[in-house]
Amino acid sequence: MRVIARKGMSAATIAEIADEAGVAKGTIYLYFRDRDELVEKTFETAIAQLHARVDTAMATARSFQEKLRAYVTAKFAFFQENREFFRLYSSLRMPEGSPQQQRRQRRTCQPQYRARIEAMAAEVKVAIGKGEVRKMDPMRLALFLVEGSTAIVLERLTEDTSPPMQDDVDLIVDLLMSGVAPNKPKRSRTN
Amino acid sequence: MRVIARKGMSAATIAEIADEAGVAKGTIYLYFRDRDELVEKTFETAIAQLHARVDTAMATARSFQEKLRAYVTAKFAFFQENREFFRLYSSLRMPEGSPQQQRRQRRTCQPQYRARIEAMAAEVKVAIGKGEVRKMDPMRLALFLVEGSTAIVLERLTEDTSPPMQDDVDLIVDLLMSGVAPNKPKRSRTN
DNA sequence: TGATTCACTGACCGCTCGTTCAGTGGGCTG
DNA sequence: CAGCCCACTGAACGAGCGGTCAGTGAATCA
Repeated sequence: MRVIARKGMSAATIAEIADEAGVAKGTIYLYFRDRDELVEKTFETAIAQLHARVDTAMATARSFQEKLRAYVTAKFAFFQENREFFRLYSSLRMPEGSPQQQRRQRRTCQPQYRARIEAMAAEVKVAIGKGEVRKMDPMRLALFLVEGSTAIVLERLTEDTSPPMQDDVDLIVDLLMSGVAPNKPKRSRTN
Repeated sequence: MRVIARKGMSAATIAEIADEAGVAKGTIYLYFRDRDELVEKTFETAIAQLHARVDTAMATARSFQEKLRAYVTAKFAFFQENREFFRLYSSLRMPEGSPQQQRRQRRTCQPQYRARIEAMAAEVKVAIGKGEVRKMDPMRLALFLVEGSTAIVLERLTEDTSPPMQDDVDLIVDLLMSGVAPNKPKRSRTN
Protein backbone atom coordinates (compact mmCIF):
# COMPACT_ATOMS: atom_id res chain seq x y z
CA MET A 1 0.00 0.00 0.00
CA ARG A 2 2.70 2.47 0.96
CA VAL A 3 4.71 1.93 -2.20
CA ILE A 4 1.74 1.97 -4.55
CA ALA A 5 0.38 5.07 -2.88
CA ARG A 6 3.78 6.75 -3.21
CA LYS A 7 4.63 5.78 -6.78
CA GLY A 8 1.24 5.22 -8.33
CA MET A 9 -0.32 2.02 -9.56
CA SER A 10 1.72 1.77 -12.75
CA ALA A 11 5.10 2.95 -11.48
CA ALA A 12 5.36 0.90 -8.31
CA THR A 13 7.91 -1.89 -8.81
CA ILE A 14 7.99 -5.35 -7.30
CA ALA A 15 11.56 -4.71 -6.17
CA GLU A 16 10.57 -1.68 -4.14
CA ILE A 17 7.50 -3.35 -2.72
CA ALA A 18 9.52 -6.39 -1.66
CA ASP A 19 12.18 -4.14 -0.21
CA GLU A 20 9.71 -2.12 1.82
CA ALA A 21 8.04 -5.33 2.98
CA GLY A 22 11.43 -6.67 4.10
CA VAL A 23 11.31 -9.77 1.90
CA ALA A 24 12.96 -10.88 -1.32
CA LYS A 25 11.34 -10.33 -4.70
CA GLY A 26 10.60 -14.01 -5.12
CA THR A 27 8.63 -14.15 -1.88
CA ILE A 28 6.04 -11.80 -3.36
CA TYR A 29 5.15 -14.51 -5.85
CA LEU A 30 4.31 -16.97 -3.10
CA TYR A 31 1.40 -14.74 -2.15
CA PHE A 32 0.35 -13.14 -5.43
CA ARG A 33 0.08 -14.76 -8.85
CA ASP A 34 1.56 -11.73 -10.57
CA ARG A 35 1.99 -8.01 -10.23
CA ASP A 36 -1.52 -7.25 -11.42
CA GLU A 37 -3.08 -9.38 -8.72
CA LEU A 38 -0.95 -7.67 -6.07
CA VAL A 39 -2.05 -4.23 -7.22
CA GLU A 40 -5.67 -5.31 -7.44
CA LYS A 41 -5.77 -6.87 -3.98
CA THR A 42 -3.92 -3.95 -2.44
CA PHE A 43 -6.29 -1.53 -4.02
CA GLU A 44 -9.37 -3.37 -2.83
CA THR A 45 -8.04 -3.61 0.70
CA ALA A 46 -7.27 0.09 0.85
CA ILE A 47 -10.60 1.21 -0.55
CA ALA A 48 -12.54 -1.17 1.66
CA GLN A 49 -11.10 0.60 4.71
CA LEU A 50 -12.41 3.96 3.53
CA HIS A 51 -15.78 2.54 2.62
CA ALA A 52 -16.21 0.80 5.95
CA ARG A 53 -15.49 4.04 7.74
CA VAL A 54 -17.86 6.08 5.61
CA ASP A 55 -20.65 3.51 5.91
CA THR A 56 -20.34 3.39 9.69
CA ALA A 57 -20.47 7.16 9.92
CA MET A 58 -23.48 7.50 7.66
CA ALA A 59 -25.42 4.64 9.23
CA THR A 60 -26.11 6.51 12.45
CA ALA A 61 -27.27 9.67 10.69
CA ARG A 62 -31.00 10.30 10.29
CA SER A 63 -31.60 13.22 7.91
CA PHE A 64 -29.92 13.68 4.57
CA GLN A 65 -28.05 16.67 5.85
CA GLU A 66 -26.71 14.61 8.73
CA LYS A 67 -25.69 11.85 6.37
CA LEU A 68 -23.98 14.35 4.14
CA ARG A 69 -22.14 15.82 7.07
CA ALA A 70 -21.18 12.35 8.28
CA TYR A 71 -19.90 11.42 4.85
CA VAL A 72 -17.72 14.48 4.42
CA THR A 73 -16.42 14.31 7.97
CA ALA A 74 -15.51 10.63 7.71
CA LYS A 75 -13.81 11.18 4.36
CA PHE A 76 -11.80 14.13 5.64
CA ALA A 77 -10.76 12.31 8.79
CA PHE A 78 -9.79 9.17 6.91
CA PHE A 79 -7.50 10.94 4.47
CA GLN A 80 -6.03 13.09 7.19
CA GLU A 81 -4.95 9.90 8.94
CA ASN A 82 -4.01 8.09 5.73
CA ARG A 83 -2.59 10.74 3.44
CA GLU A 84 -0.90 8.15 1.24
CA PHE A 85 -4.18 6.40 0.45
CA PHE A 86 -5.38 9.37 -1.52
CA ARG A 87 -3.42 8.44 -4.58
CA LEU A 88 -5.00 5.02 -4.71
CA TYR A 89 -8.41 6.54 -4.22
CA SER A 90 -8.01 9.09 -6.96
CA SER A 91 -7.08 6.44 -9.50
CA LEU A 92 -10.48 4.83 -8.97
CA ARG A 93 -11.98 6.71 -11.84
CA MET A 94 -9.47 6.37 -14.63
CA PRO A 95 -7.69 3.17 -15.58
CA GLU A 96 -3.98 3.46 -16.21
CA GLY A 97 -1.17 1.41 -17.73
CA SER A 98 -1.07 -1.20 -20.46
CA PRO A 99 -4.23 -2.31 -22.28
CA GLN A 100 -4.61 -5.50 -20.29
CA GLN A 101 -3.98 -3.62 -17.03
CA GLN A 102 -6.63 -1.14 -18.10
CA ARG A 103 -9.08 -3.94 -18.80
CA ARG A 104 -8.37 -5.48 -15.43
CA GLN A 105 -8.78 -2.16 -13.69
CA ARG A 106 -12.04 -1.55 -15.49
CA ARG A 107 -13.27 -4.84 -14.06
CA THR A 108 -12.22 -4.11 -10.48
CA CYS A 109 -11.80 -0.41 -9.74
CA GLN A 110 -14.59 1.10 -11.79
CA PRO A 111 -17.33 -1.13 -10.35
CA GLN A 112 -16.12 -0.17 -6.87
CA TYR A 113 -16.34 3.49 -7.77
CA ARG A 114 -19.77 3.16 -9.37
CA ALA A 115 -21.03 1.18 -6.41
CA ARG A 116 -20.08 4.01 -4.07
CA ILE A 117 -21.64 6.65 -6.26
CA GLU A 118 -24.79 4.56 -6.57
CA ALA A 119 -24.94 4.05 -2.81
CA MET A 120 -24.80 7.82 -2.39
CA ALA A 121 -27.37 8.24 -5.15
CA ALA A 122 -29.66 5.85 -3.29
CA GLU A 123 -29.41 8.05 -0.19
CA VAL A 124 -30.27 11.05 -2.32
CA LYS A 125 -33.29 9.23 -3.72
CA VAL A 126 -34.55 8.46 -0.23
CA ALA A 127 -34.02 12.10 0.73
CA ILE A 128 -35.99 13.25 -2.30
CA GLY A 129 -38.78 10.86 -1.36
CA LYS A 130 -38.83 12.31 2.17
CA GLY A 131 -38.89 15.83 0.74
CA GLU A 132 -35.53 16.72 2.27
CA VAL A 133 -34.06 17.31 -1.16
CA ARG A 134 -35.82 18.79 -4.13
CA LYS A 135 -36.43 16.65 -7.20
CA MET A 136 -33.28 16.15 -9.24
CA ASP A 137 -31.20 13.40 -10.82
CA PRO A 138 -29.78 11.52 -7.78
CA MET A 139 -26.83 10.16 -9.75
CA ARG A 140 -25.73 13.60 -10.84
CA LEU A 141 -25.92 15.02 -7.34
CA ALA A 142 -24.01 12.03 -5.97
CA LEU A 143 -21.25 12.45 -8.54
CA PHE A 144 -21.04 16.15 -7.90
CA LEU A 145 -20.81 15.95 -4.15
CA VAL A 146 -18.40 13.04 -4.09
CA GLU A 147 -15.94 14.57 -6.53
CA GLY A 148 -16.40 18.07 -5.23
CA SER A 149 -15.53 16.99 -1.72
CA THR A 150 -12.64 14.90 -3.05
CA ALA A 151 -11.21 18.04 -4.59
CA ILE A 152 -11.26 19.76 -1.22
CA VAL A 153 -9.71 16.73 0.45
CA LEU A 154 -6.84 16.92 -2.02
CA GLU A 155 -6.48 20.63 -1.42
CA ARG A 156 -6.30 20.06 2.32
CA LEU A 157 -3.64 17.40 1.83
CA THR A 158 -1.61 19.70 -0.41
CA GLU A 159 -1.89 22.88 1.61
CA ASP A 160 0.76 23.77 4.14
CA THR A 161 -1.84 24.81 6.68
CA SER A 162 -5.54 24.09 6.34
CA PRO A 163 -8.50 25.64 8.11
CA PRO A 164 -10.08 23.46 10.82
CA MET A 165 -11.75 20.40 9.35
CA GLN A 166 -15.08 21.51 10.74
CA ASP A 167 -14.96 24.70 8.65
CA ASP A 168 -14.57 22.84 5.39
CA VAL A 169 -17.26 20.34 6.36
CA ASP A 170 -19.65 23.19 7.08
CA LEU A 171 -18.73 24.88 3.83
CA ILE A 172 -19.52 21.79 1.78
CA VAL A 173 -22.74 21.00 3.60
CA ASP A 174 -23.98 24.58 3.39
CA LEU A 175 -22.93 24.86 -0.23
CA LEU A 176 -24.81 21.74 -1.23
CA MET A 177 -27.87 22.41 0.89
CA SER A 178 -28.33 26.11 0.22
CA GLY A 179 -26.15 27.04 -2.72
CA VAL A 180 -24.07 30.16 -3.09
CA ALA A 181 -26.82 32.68 -3.78
CA PRO A 182 -26.81 35.30 -1.02
CA ASN A 183 -30.44 36.47 -0.91
CA LYS A 184 -31.62 34.20 1.91
CA PRO A 185 -28.75 33.30 4.23
CA LYS A 186 -30.72 30.44 5.79
CA ARG A 187 -27.77 28.70 7.44
CA SER A 188 -29.62 25.47 8.00
CA ARG A 189 -27.98 23.45 10.73
CA THR A 190 -30.97 21.41 11.91
CA ASN A 191 -32.46 19.16 9.25
CA MET B 1 -2.24 13.30 -28.18
CA ARG B 2 -4.29 10.31 -29.30
CA VAL B 3 -1.83 7.76 -27.93
CA ILE B 4 -1.26 9.54 -24.63
CA ALA B 5 -4.98 10.01 -24.19
CA ARG B 6 -5.55 6.32 -24.89
CA LYS B 7 -2.76 4.81 -22.78
CA GLY B 8 -2.16 7.44 -20.18
CA MET B 9 0.85 9.66 -19.64
CA SER B 10 3.09 6.97 -18.18
CA ALA B 11 2.11 3.99 -20.33
CA ALA B 12 2.29 5.64 -23.75
CA THR B 13 5.39 4.40 -25.58
CA ILE B 14 7.53 6.19 -28.12
CA ALA B 15 7.15 3.23 -30.48
CA GLU B 16 3.38 3.50 -30.51
CA ILE B 17 3.41 7.28 -30.80
CA ALA B 18 5.81 7.10 -33.75
CA ASP B 19 3.71 4.38 -35.31
CA GLU B 20 0.48 6.33 -35.01
CA ALA B 21 2.23 9.43 -36.36
CA GLY B 22 3.44 7.41 -39.33
CA VAL B 23 7.16 8.04 -38.70
CA ALA B 24 10.06 6.04 -37.31
CA LYS B 25 11.02 6.15 -33.66
CA GLY B 26 14.17 8.10 -34.40
CA THR B 27 12.21 10.88 -36.07
CA ILE B 28 10.51 11.70 -32.80
CA TYR B 29 13.88 12.73 -31.41
CA LEU B 30 14.36 15.32 -34.14
CA TYR B 31 11.44 17.23 -32.66
CA PHE B 32 11.59 16.43 -28.96
CA ARG B 33 14.62 16.15 -26.73
CA ASP B 34 13.25 13.12 -24.90
CA ARG B 35 10.05 11.39 -23.98
CA ASP B 36 9.37 13.71 -21.08
CA GLU B 37 9.48 16.77 -23.29
CA LEU B 38 7.10 15.15 -25.76
CA VAL B 39 4.59 14.37 -23.04
CA GLU B 40 4.94 17.81 -21.52
CA LYS B 41 4.47 19.67 -24.81
CA THR B 42 1.58 17.45 -25.83
CA PHE B 43 -0.09 18.01 -22.52
CA GLU B 44 0.30 21.76 -22.64
CA THR B 45 -1.05 21.93 -26.18
CA ALA B 46 -4.11 19.88 -25.29
CA ILE B 47 -4.92 21.81 -22.14
CA ALA B 48 -4.37 25.17 -23.81
CA GLN B 49 -7.16 24.34 -26.25
CA LEU B 50 -9.62 23.74 -23.45
CA HIS B 51 -8.57 26.83 -21.55
CA ALA B 52 -8.86 29.06 -24.60
CA ARG B 53 -12.36 27.82 -25.17
CA VAL B 54 -13.44 28.28 -21.58
CA ASP B 55 -11.90 31.75 -21.35
CA THR B 56 -13.65 32.89 -24.52
CA ALA B 57 -16.98 31.63 -23.29
CA MET B 58 -16.65 33.24 -19.87
CA ALA B 59 -15.37 36.57 -21.17
CA THR B 60 -18.71 37.58 -22.69
CA ALA B 61 -20.71 36.70 -19.59
CA ARG B 62 -21.70 39.44 -17.15
CA SER B 63 -23.09 37.97 -13.94
CA PHE B 64 -21.51 35.16 -11.98
CA GLN B 65 -24.36 32.88 -12.87
CA GLU B 66 -23.79 33.58 -16.56
CA LYS B 67 -20.08 32.93 -16.18
CA LEU B 68 -20.79 29.71 -14.37
CA ARG B 69 -23.18 28.63 -17.08
CA ALA B 70 -20.68 29.61 -19.76
CA TYR B 71 -17.93 27.64 -18.02
CA VAL B 72 -19.91 24.46 -17.67
CA THR B 73 -21.33 24.69 -21.19
CA ALA B 74 -17.91 25.26 -22.77
CA LYS B 75 -16.40 22.40 -20.78
CA PHE B 76 -19.19 20.00 -21.72
CA ALA B 77 -19.03 20.96 -25.38
CA PHE B 78 -15.26 20.69 -25.52
CA PHE B 79 -15.12 17.19 -24.09
CA GLN B 80 -18.04 16.06 -26.20
CA GLU B 81 -16.00 17.01 -29.27
CA ASN B 82 -12.69 15.77 -27.86
CA ARG B 83 -13.53 12.70 -25.80
CA GLU B 84 -9.94 11.51 -25.82
CA PHE B 85 -8.66 14.70 -24.20
CA PHE B 86 -10.39 13.86 -21.00
CA ARG B 87 -7.71 11.47 -19.86
CA LEU B 88 -5.04 14.11 -20.23
CA TYR B 89 -7.19 16.59 -18.38
CA SER B 90 -7.91 14.28 -15.49
CA SER B 91 -4.22 13.62 -14.91
CA LEU B 92 -3.75 17.32 -14.21
CA ARG B 93 -4.20 16.81 -10.52
CA MET B 94 -2.05 13.83 -9.70
CA PRO B 95 1.45 13.23 -11.00
CA GLU B 96 2.16 9.75 -12.27
CA GLY B 97 5.13 7.59 -13.23
CA SER B 98 8.73 7.55 -12.04
CA PRO B 99 9.99 10.00 -9.41
CA GLN B 100 11.67 12.30 -11.92
CA GLN B 101 8.58 12.22 -14.13
CA GLN B 102 6.52 13.10 -11.10
CA ARG B 103 8.80 16.01 -10.35
CA ARG B 104 8.57 17.24 -13.92
CA GLN B 105 4.82 16.92 -13.87
CA ARG B 106 4.62 18.80 -10.63
CA ARG B 107 6.47 21.62 -12.33
CA THR B 108 4.26 21.74 -15.41
CA CYS B 109 0.83 20.18 -14.87
CA GLN B 110 0.10 21.23 -11.33
CA PRO B 111 0.77 24.94 -11.89
CA GLN B 112 -1.58 24.81 -14.88
CA TYR B 113 -4.27 23.23 -12.74
CA ARG B 114 -3.79 25.68 -9.89
CA ALA B 115 -3.83 28.60 -12.30
CA ARG B 116 -7.23 27.52 -13.60
CA ILE B 117 -8.64 27.03 -10.14
CA GLU B 118 -7.28 30.38 -9.07
CA ALA B 119 -8.76 32.06 -12.14
CA MET B 120 -12.12 30.62 -11.18
CA ALA B 121 -11.56 31.63 -7.57
CA ALA B 122 -10.89 35.18 -8.75
CA GLU B 123 -14.25 35.22 -10.52
CA VAL B 124 -15.88 34.01 -7.34
CA LYS B 125 -14.18 36.76 -5.39
CA VAL B 126 -15.51 39.39 -7.78
CA ALA B 127 -18.98 37.87 -7.50
CA ILE B 128 -18.78 38.02 -3.72
CA GLY B 129 -17.73 41.66 -3.96
CA LYS B 130 -20.72 42.38 -6.16
CA GLY B 131 -23.00 40.54 -3.75
CA GLU B 132 -23.90 37.89 -6.31
CA VAL B 133 -22.44 35.21 -4.12
CA ARG B 134 -22.54 35.03 -0.36
CA LYS B 135 -19.30 35.28 1.58
CA MET B 136 -17.28 32.09 1.46
CA ASP B 137 -13.80 30.83 0.67
CA PRO B 138 -13.46 31.46 -3.10
CA MET B 139 -10.80 28.78 -3.52
CA ARG B 140 -12.98 26.10 -1.97
CA LEU B 141 -15.96 26.98 -4.12
CA ALA B 142 -13.78 27.02 -7.23
CA LEU B 143 -12.35 23.60 -6.43
CA PHE B 144 -15.75 22.20 -5.71
CA LEU B 145 -17.42 23.43 -8.84
CA VAL B 146 -14.54 22.55 -11.16
CA GLU B 147 -14.20 18.98 -9.90
CA GLY B 148 -17.91 18.48 -9.44
CA SER B 149 -18.58 19.41 -13.02
CA THR B 150 -15.63 17.32 -14.18
CA ALA B 151 -17.26 14.30 -12.55
CA ILE B 152 -20.41 14.90 -14.56
CA VAL B 153 -18.40 15.37 -17.74
CA LEU B 154 -16.83 11.97 -17.16
CA GLU B 155 -20.21 10.43 -16.46
CA ARG B 156 -21.56 11.86 -19.72
CA LEU B 157 -18.58 10.46 -21.62
CA THR B 158 -19.04 7.04 -20.03
CA GLU B 159 -22.81 6.76 -20.33
CA ASP B 160 -24.36 5.08 -23.33
CA THR B 161 -26.97 7.79 -23.67
CA SER B 162 -26.85 11.08 -21.79
CA PRO B 163 -29.58 13.60 -21.15
CA PRO B 164 -29.40 16.78 -23.28
CA MET B 165 -26.37 18.85 -22.41
CA GLN B 166 -28.59 21.76 -21.42
CA ASP B 167 -30.23 19.66 -18.70
CA ASP B 168 -26.93 18.89 -17.01
CA VAL B 169 -25.79 22.49 -17.33
CA ASP B 170 -28.99 23.66 -15.68
CA LEU B 171 -28.62 21.05 -12.96
CA ILE B 172 -25.12 22.20 -12.06
CA VAL B 173 -25.93 25.90 -12.18
CA ASP B 174 -29.09 25.47 -10.11
CA LEU B 175 -27.32 23.17 -7.67
CA LEU B 176 -24.51 25.62 -7.09
CA MET B 177 -26.68 28.71 -6.97
CA SER B 178 -29.57 27.41 -4.89
CA GLY B 179 -28.48 24.13 -3.32
CA VAL B 180 -30.57 21.01 -2.95
CA ALA B 181 -32.89 22.11 -0.16
CA PRO B 182 -36.44 22.07 -1.48
CA ASN B 183 -38.14 24.92 0.40
CA LYS B 184 -37.45 27.69 -2.11
CA PRO B 185 -37.61 26.40 -5.65
CA LYS B 186 -36.39 29.66 -7.20
CA ARG B 187 -35.32 28.19 -10.54
CA SER B 188 -33.13 31.06 -11.51
CA ARG B 189 -32.83 31.31 -15.26
CA THR B 190 -33.13 35.09 -15.71
CA ASN B 191 -30.15 37.01 -17.16
C1' DT C 1 26.17 15.30 -63.48
C1' DG C 2 28.57 14.77 -59.35
C1' DA C 3 28.48 16.84 -54.68
C1' DT C 4 26.04 18.22 -50.78
C1' DT C 5 22.44 18.57 -47.71
C1' DC C 6 19.06 16.91 -44.52
C1' DA C 7 14.81 14.88 -42.88
C1' DC C 8 14.14 10.49 -41.91
C1' DT C 9 14.98 5.53 -40.80
C1' DG C 10 15.27 1.30 -37.92
C1' DA C 11 18.68 -1.97 -36.15
C1' DC C 12 20.96 -1.71 -32.13
C1' DC C 13 22.38 -0.73 -27.19
C1' DG C 14 21.91 -0.45 -22.30
C1' DC C 15 18.86 -0.68 -18.87
C1' DT C 16 14.90 -1.79 -15.92
C1' DC C 17 11.39 -4.58 -14.71
C1' DG C 18 8.44 -8.80 -13.93
C1' DT C 19 8.99 -13.46 -13.41
C1' DT C 20 11.34 -17.94 -12.50
C1' DC C 21 13.50 -21.65 -9.99
C1' DA C 22 17.50 -24.13 -8.08
C1' DG C 23 19.23 -23.51 -3.79
C1' DT C 24 19.33 -22.41 1.46
C1' DG C 25 18.54 -23.01 6.22
C1' DG C 26 15.77 -23.39 10.31
C1' DG C 27 12.55 -26.34 12.44
C1' DC C 28 9.94 -30.55 12.87
C1' DT C 29 9.43 -35.68 12.77
C1' DG C 30 10.49 -40.52 13.61
C1' DC D 1 20.81 -37.71 14.29
C1' DA D 2 19.10 -38.37 9.55
C1' DG D 3 15.57 -37.13 6.64
C1' DC D 4 12.19 -34.18 5.32
C1' DC D 5 9.52 -30.05 4.79
C1' DC D 6 8.74 -25.56 3.27
C1' DA D 7 8.89 -20.60 3.53
C1' DC D 8 12.05 -17.92 1.68
C1' DT D 9 15.93 -16.20 -1.28
C1' DG D 10 18.25 -13.69 -5.07
C1' DA D 11 20.94 -14.56 -9.35
C1' DA D 12 19.54 -15.10 -13.81
C1' DC D 13 16.52 -14.54 -17.80
C1' DG D 14 13.79 -12.50 -21.35
C1' DA D 15 10.74 -8.94 -22.77
C1' DG D 16 10.16 -4.31 -23.64
C1' DC D 17 11.45 0.23 -22.99
C1' DG D 18 13.89 4.95 -24.19
C1' DG D 19 17.45 6.66 -26.66
C1' DT D 20 21.39 6.51 -30.45
C1' DC D 21 23.51 6.96 -34.82
C1' DA D 22 25.41 5.17 -39.18
C1' DG D 23 23.03 4.82 -43.16
C1' DT D 24 19.46 6.02 -47.04
C1' DG D 25 17.52 8.50 -50.71
C1' DA D 26 15.31 12.41 -52.62
C1' DA D 27 15.91 17.20 -53.38
C1' DT D 28 18.92 20.92 -54.21
C1' DC D 29 23.17 23.12 -55.53
C1' DA D 30 27.33 24.21 -58.29
